[in-house]
Amino acid sequence: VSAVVIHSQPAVPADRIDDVVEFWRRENPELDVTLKCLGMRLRTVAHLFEREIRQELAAIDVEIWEFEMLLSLRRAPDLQRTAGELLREANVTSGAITNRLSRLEDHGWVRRDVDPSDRRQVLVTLTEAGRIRADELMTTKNHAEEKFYAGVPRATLTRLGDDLRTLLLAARANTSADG
Amino acid sequence: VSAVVIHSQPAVPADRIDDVVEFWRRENPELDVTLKCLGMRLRTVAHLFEREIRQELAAIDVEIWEFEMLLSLRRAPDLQRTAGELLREANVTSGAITNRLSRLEDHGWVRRDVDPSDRRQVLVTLTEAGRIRADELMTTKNHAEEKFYAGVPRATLTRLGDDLRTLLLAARANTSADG
DNA sequence: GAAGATTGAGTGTTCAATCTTT
DNA sequence: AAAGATTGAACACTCAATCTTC
Repeated sequence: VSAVVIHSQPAVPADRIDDVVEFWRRENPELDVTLKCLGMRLRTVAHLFEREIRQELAAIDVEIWEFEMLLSLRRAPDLQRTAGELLREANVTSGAITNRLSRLEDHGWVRRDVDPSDRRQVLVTLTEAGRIRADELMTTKNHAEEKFYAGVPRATLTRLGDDLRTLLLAARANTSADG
Repeated sequence: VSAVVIHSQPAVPADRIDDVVEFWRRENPELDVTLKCLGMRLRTVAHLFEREIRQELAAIDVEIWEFEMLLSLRRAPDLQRTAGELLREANVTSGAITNRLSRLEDHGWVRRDVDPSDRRQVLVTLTEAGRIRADELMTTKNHAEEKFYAGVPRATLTRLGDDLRTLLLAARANTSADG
C-alpha cells in the first residue's frame, strides 16, 4: 500500500501565494512549500494590517509612529520614559527618535527635560493633552482592529495568537534579536 | 456553579506583548485581549522576519526591494512584465518603481523597452545576468528562512500557514484591499 | 574612553504635477 | 479625457560624525 502525499492544502481555496510557491516548487522540487508560503503570508497579513490601521488613523490625522510613541509613553510609569527607552521600544535609530520627539514636542504632546540624575539622558513626559490624545487613538485603533478580523472564527484567532507566540520565542532565539 | 474565565494562555511563558496588553485590559476591562495580542504579534513576527532576511541579503549586497523586483520578473512569462504590473505586485507608487527600475538597469539586470502594442507602457525584461542573480538570491533567502524557523514544531508551522490563509482571505474582504 | 542624544549627508519613499500615447 | 510612466519637492528613515556628560 503506497501513501499519497497531500501538499497540506486545507479546506480553503488556493490564492496568489500558493501559485507563486508552486512556481518555485516546479523549479526546485526540494523546496519546502510550507515554509515558503508561511513567510509570504506573514509578510502579506502584516502589511495589510498595517495599511488598514494607517488608513483609519489617517482619518484623524495621525501617523503610526506617532501612535506608537504616545502609547508607549501612556503605558510608562508616571507617563515618562528616557529617549533611549523609546528608541529601543520603537526599533529605530537614535536619529529617528530625536526627529520624532521634536515633532511631538511641537504639537505639545510631550515635554523634554534633562534627567537630573544623569545629565546625558533626556526624560520625555506625556503632557495632559498628549494623554488625552493617546486615549483617543487607542479607541480608534481598537475599532479598526475589530473590523479587520471580522468574520474569522474565534478559535482560529486564538490558535493563531498562540502559535505566533511560539514562533516568536523561537525566532528571537534563532536571530538573537532584541525586538 | 460559576465558570472561571481563563485568559487563553497556553503552555508558553508570557512575554512583553502579554504585559502590554494586560496594561490596557486593566484600563478597559471590555478590551478583547486575544485580538490585541494577535495584532501585536503579527507585526512583531513580520518585523523580525523582514529584518533577518534583510541582514542575510545585505551580506551579498542586496536590498529587499531589489530581491522582490528580480524575483517577480523571474516568475513572469518570458521573464518580462510591464512597469505597471511590477508596481501592483510591489504595492508601491509609480515614482518608486521608476526609481527602482533605473537602478536595476544601471546594474544591467533588467532592460526597459517601449511596448510596441501600447506605446504608453514600458516593458521590463530580466537580462541573463539578472536571471542568474535572481536564482542566487532565491537560494540565499531559502537558507535564511530555514534558519528563522529552526526549532519550531512542524505541526505548528503548518497550522500557522493554514490559519494565516484563512485570516488573509477575510481581511482582504474586510479591507477591500488588492494586496 | 564609553554612553546618550543631536546633527547632517545620503537614501528611498510618497504625492502632485507633467508629458506622452490612447 | 484617461492611462501609463517620469520628474521633482517634501518627508522620514539610516548611518556616521559630533557633542556633552559620566
